[in-house]
Amino acid sequence: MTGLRGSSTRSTPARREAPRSDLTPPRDEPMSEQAHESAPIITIEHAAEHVGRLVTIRGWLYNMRESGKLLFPIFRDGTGVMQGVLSLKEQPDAFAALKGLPQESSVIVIGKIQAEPRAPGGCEIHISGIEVIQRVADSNPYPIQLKEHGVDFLLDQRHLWIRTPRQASILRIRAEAIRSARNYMDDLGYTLTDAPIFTPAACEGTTTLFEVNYIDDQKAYLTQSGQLYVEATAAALGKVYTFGPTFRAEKSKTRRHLTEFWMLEPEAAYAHLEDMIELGEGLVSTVVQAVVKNRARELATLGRDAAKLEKIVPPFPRITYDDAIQVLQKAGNPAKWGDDFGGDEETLISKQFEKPVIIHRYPAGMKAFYMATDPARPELALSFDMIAPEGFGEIIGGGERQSSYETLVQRLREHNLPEEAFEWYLDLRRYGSVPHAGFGLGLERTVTWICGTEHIREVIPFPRMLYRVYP
RNA sequence: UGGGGCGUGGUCCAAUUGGUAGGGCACCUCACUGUUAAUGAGGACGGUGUUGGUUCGAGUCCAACCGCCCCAGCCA
Repeated sequence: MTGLRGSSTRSTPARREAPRSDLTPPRDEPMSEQAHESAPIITIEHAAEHVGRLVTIRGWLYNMRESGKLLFPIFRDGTGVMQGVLSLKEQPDAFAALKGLPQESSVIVIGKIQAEPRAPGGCEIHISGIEVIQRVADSNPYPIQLKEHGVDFLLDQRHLWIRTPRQASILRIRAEAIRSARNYMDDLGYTLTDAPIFTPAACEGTTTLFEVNYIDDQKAYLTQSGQLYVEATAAALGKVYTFGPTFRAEKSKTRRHLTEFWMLEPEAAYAHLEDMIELGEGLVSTVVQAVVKNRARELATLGRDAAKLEKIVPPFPRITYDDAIQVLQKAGNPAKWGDDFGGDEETLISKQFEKPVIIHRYPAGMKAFYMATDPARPELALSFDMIAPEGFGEIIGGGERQSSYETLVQRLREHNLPEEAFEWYLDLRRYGSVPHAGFGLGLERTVTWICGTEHIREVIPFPRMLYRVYP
């Protein structure tokens, strides 16, 4: 046993205060050590496999219902919640230890798992012993109820909010998305090459940067994309990607924006637009199917219809920017060629499909300075966006990069970007420049869509937003 | 940064045409052997974001400021 209890880190005063009567039956050594022999430690997610057996659960008191001489505590252990049952008549000592125990007190429970249709989840634990690890003070009860709360309050309590089943499920889905995305990239021969977080200048002139004081009065900026660096590592290693946090100081107050979010950015030398569209399809469908397969329980907790996600398999519908304009105009949207798409337009287009839709070949004028243009139609950029279904917005943006030194210098000037800061980047065009392409996948937007959550702030453990950096 | 909305016990809300602040939950006490955000009874807890006006009297009206939410822009 090497879990929480096994280490020597746990020696809180609360533990020593725990009266002997909390242990039922009394033991000479801490219950959990003994429990290892007779009642193996299990997690709630696997409780159904232990029906009929005496087990140990280590966790927290999530809620408790009382009915006369019966207690119905609900425990959570990080993997799920399970109801316990305890009667005064059969277990007077354990009853006394549990009765009146405040919400979120930490406990170790021994009991027999039994199938029980009346219990939420189908089985429950018949408690025979309980050890209170830390009792929440009566004078300062747990702030989060099982009733409704406002968003602002919950965000102030984010460090506790994540204990609720819904939030914990979202975070597990997020982890599954990351795991499957990285596996997919690794299996395709892409090498993870991390990009720096401190950068000397903007990757794109259009967005706002967080400025920080570097050493000796030097200024540095928090990265808003690993894009430029991954172009360098692609020329070194061929197929690469970066996965890490990015920062945007935009004053965007919408349900789709964070100031700190995570991006997965692949880049491949000798790759073209089509290659990246296919990679994006494969990546997104793989992630979605991994969540459907491995986190079905969590999706159910969220009330997310897995049937909608099961349909997310390649190929995804693709339309050109030109066609997208047609679609919008037919639907009565006043969009005209040259306009960028806002949330309304994205939603309108995405609602026509059950899968993410790829819009490619946008007008070059609205894209970043490093985008390559279509040789067949120079007014178009070799770019693409992937729009999630159901109006969840853009999850991927990318395309083919400008590989010509001369054109790139010209673009830098047009965008009023400081050439000195981009000297290293221009070197990539001086020394063995090749066609290359890549994209950025917004992790939180993708997870928001998969989870079907209203707001992006729920899909990252501690959201950083405009005007919120606490907790 | 524009447009719209909102700030009332710990929390979620209510308070007629301005009349001196109330309920649910949480918390404490009691009852109840199958509860399902248990239920029933009792108890404690605020003077309404801040400042300044109008008024006999202001959560209620006016102004400014602060904070938050939603939408737009920008983007992932």
